[in-house]
Amino acid sequence: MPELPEVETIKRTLTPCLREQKIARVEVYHPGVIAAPDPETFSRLLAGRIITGLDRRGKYLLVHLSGEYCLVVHLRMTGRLVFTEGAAPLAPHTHVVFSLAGGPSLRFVDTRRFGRLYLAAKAEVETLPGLRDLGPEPLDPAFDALALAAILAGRRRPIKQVLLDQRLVAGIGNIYADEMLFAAGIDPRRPAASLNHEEVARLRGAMQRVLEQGIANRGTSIRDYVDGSGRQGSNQEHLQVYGRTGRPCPRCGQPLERVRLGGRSTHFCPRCQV
DNA sequence: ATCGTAACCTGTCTGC
DNA sequence: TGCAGACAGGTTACGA
Repeated sequence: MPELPEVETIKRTLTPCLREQKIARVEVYHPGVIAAPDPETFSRLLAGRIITGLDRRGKYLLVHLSGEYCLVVHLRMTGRLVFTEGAAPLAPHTHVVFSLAGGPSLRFVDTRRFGRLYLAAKAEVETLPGLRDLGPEPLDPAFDALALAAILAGRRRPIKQVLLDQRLVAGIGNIYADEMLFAAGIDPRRPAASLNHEEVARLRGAMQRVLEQGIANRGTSIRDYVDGSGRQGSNQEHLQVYGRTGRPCPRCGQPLERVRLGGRSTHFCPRCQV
């Protein structure tokens, strides 16, 4: 679930809690969530390191560590990364606990266990499977209409599927893809290359507005998402189309529709989105 | 390059 | 009430 705005919110809420903190020890309760290296090496290499800062790349969270190491986290659907003061009991589905010097801990909780943690040397982070081929950041000032046009050029796949392809643009998931296409008034099924200049410019603006609104609202909490302090976001109260099949379009009143596109539920207004 | 599908998991909701 | 089946915000691998 966590898309760009959620991961960005987690980064912002965790940063003041984790910066300059020392990892005392690491307990792995479910080895399957550690992608690399093997869980024993993972714990051993982390112990004693200082957290120097956090970054986000697409839906990946990067925890920078002393000694030129980096903890890379992808939360996939139901993963949570929560800072906990003191010795609160472990929530169900807690798979990894990073105990910090002085008592608090960072906990990785994931019902479906799709999330993955990597420990890598800083230099090798860019070569990790998902990160290696990651597309540009949509909130980067360099991501202008021209950059988007270059990505869409020649692609016959539906525009929504292009937005969801992490190799083409980083960080967009199913919720925000539907919302930005509604904001831009573009039918999600349109071939990407069929958008004219004006539509590309509109879409680029909608992408940035929708993502920035998601961040301003501290993420969308439909089911599992909470930020680094365990708090829900409020962007679910501002969704225009996602999960609102059959309800009136907020712009024209026409009932919103749902179709399946590339295996994903897709919500849109059949009148406003052309 | 692009497509659909299955796989990875558990929880929740719907309909019978 | 019980149970089967569908569905869920993500990614990867596979065959066509």
